[in-house]
Amino acid sequence: MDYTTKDLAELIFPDLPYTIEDLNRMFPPRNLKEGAMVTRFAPSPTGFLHTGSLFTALVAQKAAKQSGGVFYVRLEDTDSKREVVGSSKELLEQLKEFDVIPDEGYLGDGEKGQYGPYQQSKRADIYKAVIKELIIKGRAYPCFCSVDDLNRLRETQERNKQIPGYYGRYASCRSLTLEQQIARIKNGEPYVIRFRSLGNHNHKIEVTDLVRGRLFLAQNDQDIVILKSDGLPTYHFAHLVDDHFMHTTVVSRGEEWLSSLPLHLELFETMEWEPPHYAHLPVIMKLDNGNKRKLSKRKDDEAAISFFLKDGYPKEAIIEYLFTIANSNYEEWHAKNPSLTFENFHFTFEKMSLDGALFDLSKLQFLARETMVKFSPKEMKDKALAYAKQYNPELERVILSNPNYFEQIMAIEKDKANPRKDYMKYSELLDKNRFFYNEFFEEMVKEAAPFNPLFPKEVIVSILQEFADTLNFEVPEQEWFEGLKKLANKYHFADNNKIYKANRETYIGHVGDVAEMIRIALTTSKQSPNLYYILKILGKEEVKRRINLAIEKL
RNA sequence: GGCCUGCUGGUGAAGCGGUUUAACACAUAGCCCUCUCAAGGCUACAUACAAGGGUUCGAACCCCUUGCAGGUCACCA
Repeated sequence: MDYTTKDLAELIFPDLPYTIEDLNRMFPPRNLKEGAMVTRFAPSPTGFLHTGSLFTALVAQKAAKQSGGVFYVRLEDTDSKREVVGSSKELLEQLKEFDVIPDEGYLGDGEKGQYGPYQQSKRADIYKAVIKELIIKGRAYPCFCSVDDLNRLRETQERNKQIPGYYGRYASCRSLTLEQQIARIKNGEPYVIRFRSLGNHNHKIEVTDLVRGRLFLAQNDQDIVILKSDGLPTYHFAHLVDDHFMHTTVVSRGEEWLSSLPLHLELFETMEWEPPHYAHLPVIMKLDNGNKRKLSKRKDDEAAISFFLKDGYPKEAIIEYLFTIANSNYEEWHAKNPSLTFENFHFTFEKMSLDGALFDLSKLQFLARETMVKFSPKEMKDKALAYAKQYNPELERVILSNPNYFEQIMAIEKDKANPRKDYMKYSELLDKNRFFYNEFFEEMVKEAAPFNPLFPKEVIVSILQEFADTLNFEVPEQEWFEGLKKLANKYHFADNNKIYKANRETYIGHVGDVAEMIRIALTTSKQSPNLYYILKILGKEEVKRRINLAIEKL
């Protein structure tokens, strides 16, 4: 009997709900203006949101937004073995924390858009419709080789120093006759569908990558699996079908995909579909024992973006940092336009660096300080509260106990030309300000006060006593400080360190030493923010109480 | 190992054949300022263009070789 490829195709896919023509009608071209980019973020739900993934998502969204295009999310959940339940939803939630909100696609709970479904596991019939066409064209065929067969093949090839893989004369199933194929399928033998490549590994093709420019790569000649035995497609094939029907114009993805680009191009060519533009992004690296390597999910805490969130870094700083890696001119631009954000910046793929940047924590920390200093006291309180609700119940309780008081603490020196930059993460907020709260202060004050042993106790007591008695901070800071100097003078402390150093016989210290005594009495520590502000926030009564407490202890 | 990509100071990087004695930012160190700590200002980081060959009047920029690093070679994405 004479079989045709059509018979084969019908045998494998007897009842498909639609044909390619149907699909083309179902997913018409998008109506977008010239130059608008359609980009996507296509994660697989295998765990948490990787720092590198956030980076690519941010870039894809930015490219779409600034061009007036569409950014969508597609779930690449074709590997049921590696899937981590619940992670896809979590992924979208974390994305949202960074303002990466898709215009369409998979949303974590449901989806929106005209080009769905946006979960690959729900698109099986779409892939099959395309594969059916490929089989009819003779460009796809069933392969009955077992995993063991393939392993043996690879071992042989490696032993003989041949390029490993299923291609050319090693692709045994590609030369099976239609009769044989049909008979074995009818016989119930398990199989996968492979693409029949017409490429030649010795021929080079020229490709253009948006970030890397012109490249010459070897043609693909591998008959890769396009449909796995579980009926789901492999990445390569899903990429072809989805990015075609979803009308993606720019595929941005990690550079690990560069080497499969010739394959993807051959796939598009075979279907006579116009391929998208490609942008292969550098991967974020880490220095490990002097060697650069990819941030690893298993080894590196910072590979999970949630690590930074938990630690309390503001998301604005993380985005900021990722953008400095994405486009090196971003930092300079931002320095010139401090009031603008990355949303106003014009990003280009061409300006991306080609090799993966080392993740630089101290740079992130620097940016985090810069970011947090710009928050108003109210923003600081709101953001800290949002953080605390999720990660730090103690901080939450403290803020909620008196939100206004917390804002006052956050306002310290905010009105100055050079405001303090002492916070880089929300998690520091409590520890640096515990002394403001009596519940903690009562505990802290039980420790020995670190007064300078150089000064006699009686002197310290007298100074503190007089300070409390003449307490007046209802005047401008400068005036208040002048008063402090007078007090210092009275007890033979110089106006400043310089005078003291020049006249060690006349003075026993300088005003800084006096300030330290007060600071210790008020905060139990030698270091604290500006004293004047502390006095104001604590209030007269509390200041007096704390000073008396200190005197008693002395 | 084959193939691909890359290699400017500790980190991120400007640079695109001659105004470069190689920007800028982070980090580090010192000084100044200062009520402490931060912040800020100034200075420094002694040979940073992977190495060696070319091409050229002239090279970080072009070519070749070597080295190193990363990626990739799955019914994973």
